Amino acid sequence: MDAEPISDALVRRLRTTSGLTADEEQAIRVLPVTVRSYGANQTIVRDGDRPTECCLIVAGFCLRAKTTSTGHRQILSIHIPGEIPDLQSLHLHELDHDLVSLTDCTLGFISHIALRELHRRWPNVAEIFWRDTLVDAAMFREWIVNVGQRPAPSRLAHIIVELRERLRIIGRVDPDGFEMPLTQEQIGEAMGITAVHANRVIRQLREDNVVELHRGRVTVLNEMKLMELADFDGRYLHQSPSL
DNA sequence: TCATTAACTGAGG
DNA sequence: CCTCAGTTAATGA
Repeated sequence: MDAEPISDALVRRLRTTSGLTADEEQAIRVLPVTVRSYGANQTIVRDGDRPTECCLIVAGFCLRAKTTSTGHRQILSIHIPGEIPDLQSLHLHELDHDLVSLTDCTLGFISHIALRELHRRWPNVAEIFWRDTLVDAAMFREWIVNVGQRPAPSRLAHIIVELRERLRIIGRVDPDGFEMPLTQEQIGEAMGITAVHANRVIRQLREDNVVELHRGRVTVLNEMKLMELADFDGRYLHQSPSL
């Protein structure tokens, strides 16, 4: 636990994507955080809730999703350590989707009051968080294009590459692969297809020696093919601070 | 519980 | 006629 201080991944990410001064970094590190643990598949914040705190992922993976009246769930995004998936609740008071744990999770809750105070004292940090939510919106646009316009194998390839590029920032990609702890049912919900068809698509990528998905881990077999299939242009992630 | 696969079906190009 | 994808169902890890 103390090997992984609470705000490490967050600070690392903000430093890489936006740039932080030492003072700003310290201001983030001393935020009062309440740490809670969750099992897999637990709803952290539900559609319609009015949260009074934001949720920082310290360890584990989460997802955001909406469910139709007929019970079909669309996964909207996948979230990794160092991200604050419900930062929007600071300004949009009623949550319009669910935040669910994907794996066992350690989550740090930061009160809206403390965040507002942080923003008042450190205007540049407020701008960085604003930028962060704009990137979040850019990711949603890309997600819409993915689900709406790409063939299923490309959809999966794109999700895989995006997740990898985000995990890279927090140092969670190693030479033999990276974590992607989704069941095939969940992969289907992310791509807008059934689990059976998700299985077909996964098998096709394996048979074509593009990627291997096994027990929540991704192994890239052919980087060229993967990138071509994914139709990936990472500019939308805005991972370098603009000049 | 999750993953795998076959067989069948229909839409649509 | 071919590709994609949903449904159903059986089976394996």
